[in-house]
Parts: sequence; C-alpha cells; structure tokens
Amino acid sequence: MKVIEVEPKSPFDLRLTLVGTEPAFPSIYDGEYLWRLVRTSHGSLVAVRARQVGPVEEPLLEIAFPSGPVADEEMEEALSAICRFLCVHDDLSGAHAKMEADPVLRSIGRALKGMRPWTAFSPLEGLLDAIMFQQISLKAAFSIIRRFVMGLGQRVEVGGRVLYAFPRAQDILAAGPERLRALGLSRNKAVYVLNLARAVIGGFEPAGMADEPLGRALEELMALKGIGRWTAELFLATGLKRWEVVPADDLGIRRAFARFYGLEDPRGDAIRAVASRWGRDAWPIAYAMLVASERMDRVLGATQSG
DNA sequence: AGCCAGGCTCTCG
DNA sequence: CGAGAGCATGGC
Repeated sequence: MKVIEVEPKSPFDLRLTLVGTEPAFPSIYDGEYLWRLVRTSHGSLVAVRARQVGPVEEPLLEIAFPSGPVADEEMEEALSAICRFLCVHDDLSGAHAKMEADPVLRSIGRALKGMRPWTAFSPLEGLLDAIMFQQISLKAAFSIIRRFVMGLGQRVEVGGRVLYAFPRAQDILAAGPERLRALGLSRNKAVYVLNLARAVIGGFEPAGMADEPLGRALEELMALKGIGRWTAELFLATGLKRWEVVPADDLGIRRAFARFYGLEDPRGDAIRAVASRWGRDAWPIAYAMLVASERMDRVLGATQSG
C-alpha cells in the first residue's frame, strides 16, 4: 500500500481537530484514522486513510491509499483534497497571536493549540451540508446527512471497511423530491437541494466564488432559493475557506460571544464588528470560541446532571 | 408529551 | 414592511 508522509504547519493536532466537531459523513474519524473516499476529476474513487504520527509541535501526517494501486495523478489529487480539508498547510500563526494578545481568548487559544477550523471537504459538499444544518440541532442534521449520503452516494468496501462517496449532483437529481423526503429532508430542503444540483449540472460552480468580492458572492448565493445569509456565510467560511467571513447570526457563535465577551444576546452585527478586526483570522478564532463554549456547556451540563 | 434546535420561505395584515 | 406559521429529526 502506498504511504506518503506530509509535514503540516506546526502546531497541528488531528485528534483535537476531528473531535472538536465530529466531521460530517462520509468523512469518518475512528479515534486514530481519518477515512475518506475522494472523487477525482476523472470520476474515480480513491480511498484515503490519514493519521498523525508526530507530536503536536513537530507534526507528521501519514497518509495511506488502501484501495490498491492508484495512478500518481489521482493520488496527488486525493492527497491535496485531504490536505485542504485538514488545513494542513494553512498558516494559523496570526490567529494564535491575536488570541494570545486578547486576555479573554488567551486561555482558549492555548487549550486548543493545533486545532484546525471546521472545513468542508469540498465546496459543493459544504454548501449542501450547510443547507441541511439549517434550523435543526447538529445531531439531527448529522443524522439526515448520514442517511442522505448512504442513500445516494456510491458504496465501496476497502479492507473490510465500508466507505461512501458524497453524492454527485446527478445522483441528487436522479433521486427526486420523494426520495429526498424519505431520507429525512423537509419538503423545502428537498427543493433547495434539487435546485442546487440542477444549477451545478447547468454549470454553476460553487468553487468559482472563491475569488469574487465578498458582497457579490453573498448576493449570488442568497439569490438561490433556500440560501440565506447564515447559509451563505457558513459556506464561504467552511466550504471556500474564506476565513474573513463568520456566520455571525449562528446560534452557537452568538452563545460563544455572549459567554466570552459578556454580551447580552448579541446580534449578528455586533459580532461582525468584533470579527472584522480579526481579518482573515476571523473564522479560526470564532470557531475556537465556539468549540470552547460548547465544551464548557458540556462540563456544566455534566455537573448539573451528576 | 411537547418544546426547542447552528434558517428560510411563504403568507397575511 | 413586520410578524407568524410550518418544517425535518433528535434530545431533553
């Protein structure tokens, strides 16, 4: 089996990154390995398995291709997809420095050192997931996404393990509204997702918005039925890694800002005002606050119930 | 049981 | 225009 070693930017902590929020299906983290099926531009499916073998301060990533012989070109594609997903080469020193300089955020930055911000595996997957995350709890959304992927994505067995590919636009379109409803989507979300799949087949490329001016990108996204400001911003931050964007109306983000900055039920605009000072480090910082806040909730909840 | 949960659209006044 | 209803599943 072909194995490649990659040196991430230090510090890097795979476990912290993938346990902070469990990645959405079909990405799987089993406590040691990240498993993922990657679709290359040729349409072939490449299985990838990644684990961290070096310490947080001197990280090393071991990336293996357990699906058998793979052409170099496809392996390169799969490798770069994994590295993009895990933010292997992204520089987070700016975010660390800003958190270190802020008395409120200092302890968060230190406790979560090496954690990478929430990132979607691909732009289209990020946009579809963001739609499915709307309104309902994360648990409920994860459950629906899992059923969506298992129902419509290609299934592959790799070394006794079952992996799924994220559905393509044509898979979604072929499913139709009734099938999507049966998989757990609401009637509205089924329509949104179908419209999006149709747009993609018609030439719309979510990845193409990476270089557009922010206002134009938001406008273009929100013109699509079912995509409001929250969805557009979450997609830009996680799907396109435009880290100057924070989904400021997000419930969890608002709770985190309320807790750490002592704001009372902050509106999105108040959060945007703070985040705008962080520039391209805004999403990594806001996400760290979110994870820290949710952990504290869990600790407090456990204390209360125990 | 019933309400709320990382929104959004549609309808109505 | 602002306000309100309705929606999918999962957890409390």
